[in-house]
Formats: sequence, structure tokens, C-alpha cells
Amino acid sequence: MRATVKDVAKLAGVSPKTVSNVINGVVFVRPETRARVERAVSELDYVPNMSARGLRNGRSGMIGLALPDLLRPYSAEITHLVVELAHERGWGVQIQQTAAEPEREFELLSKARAHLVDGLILNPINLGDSAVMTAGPLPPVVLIGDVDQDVVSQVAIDNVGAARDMVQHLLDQGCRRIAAVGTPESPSGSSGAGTLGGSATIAGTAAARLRTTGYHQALADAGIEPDPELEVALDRWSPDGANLVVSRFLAGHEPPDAFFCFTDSIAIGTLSALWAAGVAVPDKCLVAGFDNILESQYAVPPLTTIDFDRRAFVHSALELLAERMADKDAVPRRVLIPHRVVARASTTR
Amino acid sequence: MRATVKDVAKLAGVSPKTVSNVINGVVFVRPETRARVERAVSELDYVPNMSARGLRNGRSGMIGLALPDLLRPYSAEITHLVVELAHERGWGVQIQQTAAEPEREFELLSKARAHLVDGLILNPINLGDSAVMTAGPLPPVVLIGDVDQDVVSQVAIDNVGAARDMVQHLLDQGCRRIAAVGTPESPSGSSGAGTLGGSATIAGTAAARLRTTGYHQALADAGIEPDPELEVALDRWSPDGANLVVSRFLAGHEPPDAFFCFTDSIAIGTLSALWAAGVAVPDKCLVAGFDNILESQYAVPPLTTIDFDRRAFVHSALELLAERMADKDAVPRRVLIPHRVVARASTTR
DNA sequence: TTGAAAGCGGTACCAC
DNA sequence: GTGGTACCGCTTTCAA
Repeated sequence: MRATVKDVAKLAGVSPKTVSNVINGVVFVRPETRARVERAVSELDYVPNMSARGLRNGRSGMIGLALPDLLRPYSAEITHLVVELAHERGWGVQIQQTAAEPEREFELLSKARAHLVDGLILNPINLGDSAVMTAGPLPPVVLIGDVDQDVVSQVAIDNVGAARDMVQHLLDQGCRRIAAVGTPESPSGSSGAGTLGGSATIAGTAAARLRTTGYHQALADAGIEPDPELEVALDRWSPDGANLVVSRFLAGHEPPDAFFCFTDSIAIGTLSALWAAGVAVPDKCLVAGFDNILESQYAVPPLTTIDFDRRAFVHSALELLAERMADKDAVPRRVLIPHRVVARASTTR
Repeated sequence: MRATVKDVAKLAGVSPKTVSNVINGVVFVRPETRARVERAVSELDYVPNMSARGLRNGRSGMIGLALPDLLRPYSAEITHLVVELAHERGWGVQIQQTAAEPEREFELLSKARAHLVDGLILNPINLGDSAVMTAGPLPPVVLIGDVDQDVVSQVAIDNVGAARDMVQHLLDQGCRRIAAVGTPESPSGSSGAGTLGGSATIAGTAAARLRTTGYHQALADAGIEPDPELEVALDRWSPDGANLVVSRFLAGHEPPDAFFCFTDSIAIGTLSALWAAGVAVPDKCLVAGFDNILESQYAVPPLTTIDFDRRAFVHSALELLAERMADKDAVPRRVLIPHRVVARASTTR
């Protein structure tokens, strides 16, 4: 049977409270007593019961991480960093997949309120309908990614600016006819090359809208009229989705001067479609991505992309969460992480 | 303040026990009583406290998933499926990263014994030194991936057979000089092209050894003497590591007929190195991977790889875990998931 | 079918 | 500095 504080206390000849003091090491305990307790602990192979501790303290020592889709390499990098940096703070990480379903986001908040997690890092997709905006008393929550709200703390990058910078970079390379891949699905379905079916939709994402805005701004600055035909909508930001819509696009259009893909995953699918269509990159057509995932450097050819300090990004998220956990009434903060264009072979001839 | 069972009971005019019965829906409750309780629950916005329930029941409703490195796309796919399939069983998933450090694997088992998780799915790297093999009473554990042991349940694929099949495929394409990328580091450091530094080591992994064995077997079957120069060691199975060692290899050797890469991530780094060196794939050199990650289909060129049913793989892991959780003394089982070679453009001229 | 009370394992409040 | 004790919220005997 499992040993408890009482067993340890009995063996060490002290009270349960003293055992607790030794384990949590907060108040001063006479070294001799401490040693006796520690010996008893190891002798009985005692491990504290987290459920009991959680019940008593009202905290579980775990945070929740909710991402729309764990398959995206971007998600994997975020997860990796959250787990690592949370570990440094002594927090465990419970992971959830919201599949862009508001219902799942709601379920999460319940779990948080059920004291399963002490706080939540949430990468929302459909925040408009999301529970975050509607529910009453919230657990400590930090949003990652772009969302228009000021209810909870948030860490993000300047999506509009980054998209503008990237399109500017493509313009600098002499491109005029620049397609965007990953634009929000238009309700009318009139966009360039059709869309891919699927339950998990990313259309309407704040990021998609903001990056489209940046794309439009850069074109406008260069005096170029946006061509709706060049806006390729996508309902899932994945290589397979991108590969499909870009292949369709190429079947119906001349290749543009460049494809600005809203994520590196999209860019990888785009590169594949161009390769299959026999369009050489960067000789005939440039390709740029967004996020600088690890794989992008080893794409063929290596991919130009938007980079930002992901570790700083996640660090800020945890910092903001810690703030909220310490003081539920702290005023929500918003942290913006700087970005830059990383030019690689896919956009340099 | 948070509502508790008592509050609900009082409002509904019943006892806490009845509330519990309604919530857990196990015993029969008079519909009228049930309705009253349910109304009280929603009126008070009651959410059960999981810590208390966990303390009482001795189960937390969560399982732990421990992977050596969350960055690998392969890990991301596993995580995705574990989270999804565990969700279907009503389990939460706590995620850990062991960084191939036995110490972290040990920490995990502690957490399991601390009742933070009810069971553990562990992808071990250094199982030789791992706590799994040494510790006394284990929580329910299922290993994923190849390991030589019969202490706990396990789900795996036939690494030797799969590697042999893949090399056979390359031989069938007319290759004779076939390099292997990802072989274990030899202690003497005498292997092909040197290795990459780093704290997280994957050398000595069972998978690396088994895939090397399969590679040797296929060569032997074809009457080809293995050439140690063609065994490129790698201490991290990542694109950057592979890109580096393959670039070095190409600087010192003629390109082989083919590279058999021990994972798709390695293959992606290898494709990039070949592209940079101006070696055309598949015209001058074939490349094959292993795992069939989502990205491999959209590599340039699309990557030949070993595929297996990942969903079945994870499903089996959860099934085995459920068995162990139900009966700690159940005899450990081992499930083998079938594999097949998926031939794509990277190995077909 | 439902109610009352005990207890899961730790910790905080108060004494000493 | 350390010991007793109540109590966190839920579930599970045992009675009614």
C-alpha cells in the first residue's frame, strides 16, 4: 500500500505537519529532525498525493495548453516550448486539441474551473463564438495568436506588418503578380481556386484576415490593384490542403510571379505543387512562407519566411499566465513579439 | 465562491449522495429527483472538483504521454492521436518531454505514483538505464517503439523487417552502393562522416540498432558486403543534424546510389543537402525515409517511406493501457503493427 | 431510492 | 520549532 504523511510521521517520530514542512521546505526545520524525516521518506518510498494536495491548496500545479491542431509543425514547436518552460516553473502541462470547435474550447474552460488546471494557454480559432468571450468568471487565461479582444492577456505578433513586410520583400525582387495562399474563405465562394472540404475550418481566423490585410496594404503601397483571382482560399492550413488548391490554381492560371503563403506548411504544399507542375522555384516563380518552422530551412529550395523568437513568445505567454494566476484581477496585458523576414533561396534568384 | 455538492444538494432539497448519483449516472434515480438536481446544478453553475474526486477515487482521469522530443513531426502525429483517442475514452493527457534523459523518465514514474496520472505511455530512448527497468512497483505503463523487454506492455512495428524491406526496394531499383543515415554512434567514433554534438542523444536507441540490422540483412541477402563508410551516424534524428552529416559525407565521398534514412525527418535534411550539393534526386541518387509523416508526401521530390497505421498503433497503446489500468497484474502483451513500403518519386526514375 | 457520516491525504491554523 | 486538529469536496459504506 502507498505510504502517507502519517506513516512517514510515525516512522520519523514527528507529526504530519512537520513532514509537510520538510517536504515543502518553506519554514525552518531543525536539521536533525529534517534528516529523520527524509530518511523515513526514502525508506517508505513516500510520494505525496497530488490530488490531496490539490484539493487542499486549490491548485493542481498544471496548466492547460489548447491548440486547434496538434499536427501542424508550428503547434509542435509551441508545445515543445510550453512543456519545457512550464517544466522550469514546476508546472505540468495538460494538452488539448480544440479542432477549431468552439464547443471544445468551452469544455476546456470547464476543466479549468474543475480545478484540473490552474490556468490555460489558448490558441483560439473561432473566438467570435468562443466561450472565452461569453462565459462569466474565467480561470486565468492567456491567448496566443491574434485576436481582437481585450478581456484576457495575450501574446502575438504583428500579423499585418509581417505580411506587409513579406510582400514588400517579394515586390523588391521584382514581382508584380503575387498570389496569396491561405486567405479566408469568402462566403460567396468566389475566390480563386476553390477550397478544400473538411470539418475543421480555419476560415475567418483572425490571422488569415490580418495577413490578407497586410498583403493588400503592401500591394496598395506599390500601386498594384489586388486581383481576387490571386487570392487562394484555404480552409485548413496544411500541406495537403495547399497542395490541392495550388495544383488547381496552376491548372487554370499562368503561374504568378510569386506565392505568398500564410504559413510554412502551406508553402511546403505549394512547393510540392509547383514541382509537380514543372514550375521551377525560384527561377520561374518565388515562394514565401510564414512562421519559420524548423523544416522550412530544409525545404527544396530553402524557404523564405517570417521569423520571430518563438521562445520569447512562449516565455511571455507563461509570464502573463503567472501574473494572472497570482492576481486574478490584474489588468490584461498584450505583448507583441518582433518579427523579421528571413530571405532564403526560394525568393532569391 | 465555487458551488459544491452540498450547495447543489441543499438547493435541490436532496442529499449530497443523490447529487453524486445523478452526476455519475450510475445508479437509478427517480426522474423527478434527477430533474431537480440537474436544475440546481445549472443554476449554481456547479462543476465537480477533480482534485477531490481524484483523491476519493484514487484516479485522476489523466494519462501521461512521454516522448523524447516533441519537435519531431512523428512525435506530433503520435501526440495528436493520443490526445484525440484518449479524449474519446474520457481521459485527459498530460505531456512530458524526456529529452532522452533517464532522469526525466524517472521523474515521470514518480508523477504517476503521485497519482497525477493513472497511466503512462512512454516512448523510451535509453531504456537500458531507464527507471522502467529498475524501479519496483510500476504504475500502468505501455511502451511505444522498439525496446527489448517483457516487463510491461508494448506496441511496436517490426523495425528490422521494415528496414530490410526498404533496402530491398532500393536494391530492386538497381542500387548497390546504399548509404544508411541514422545509424547508432559507434563508441570509437569511427563511423562514416562524424556526428553532431548535442546533449540529447539518440545513439544506442533500439530503433537505430534494429534498423541498422535490417539494413545489413538486406545487403547480406543480396551478397553485398556492408561498407562502414556508408553508415552515417547521427545523434539527433532531425533535419538539421541530417543535413549537416550528409553535407559532410558528400564533401568527402562520391554520392552513393541511394540514401536509406532512418526517419523521414532525416530524409528531409538529406534531400536538402543533396539539393545544395547539386545532386539530382532521383536522377543521380535515390532517397528513402521511414515513418510516412504527413510532410513526406510533399517533399521535393515526394519521399518513399515506410508506412504503418498510426491510428491503429496509438489505439493499441491505449487499449493495452486500459487493460493494465483495469488489472495491474495482467500479463504484459506486445502488439506488432504491420508496415509497408510506400514508393514515391524519390526512388523511382 | 435516499440520507447521514466517515474518510481519502495534505496542509493551515492555532496552541505549546 | 513542532504537535494537534479541522477541513478542502467528493464518494462510499451502512441505515432507513
